[in-house]
Amino acid sequence: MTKANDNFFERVYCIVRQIPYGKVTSYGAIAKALGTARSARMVGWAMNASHHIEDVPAHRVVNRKGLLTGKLHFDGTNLMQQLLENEGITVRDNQIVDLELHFWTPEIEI
DNA sequence: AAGGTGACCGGCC
DNA sequence: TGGCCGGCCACCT
Repeated sequence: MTKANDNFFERVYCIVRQIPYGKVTSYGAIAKALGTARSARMVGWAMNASHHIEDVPAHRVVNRKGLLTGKLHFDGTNLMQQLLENEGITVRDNQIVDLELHFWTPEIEI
């Protein structure tokens, strides 16, 4: 919150906010779109900070396996899954079914 | 300034 | 698919 620390984060938020309804993406895809394909971990870190952001649908961001890794970071237990299912995405055991079917590549829009 | 950490990814078995 | 290991980059203390 100092001043320019949002630079990288905002970049991630910008991508995530562009995720269309009923679509999901992976950390790696976002990192790649940012140009730092190997900093997928950073994307996750940015998402961690996204908790206090409003327009960041972090529930649409999963790892490349389609696993809802960050669901524990959400409100409690199944909130993330509920949100995804609410958007027409089939989720089973914290994992997205037909990931490629709902997958969305940010670099395409960017 | 240095070390530790992380909602990851890719490769290998 | 799942588990283990190494790498990678930015943030935090």
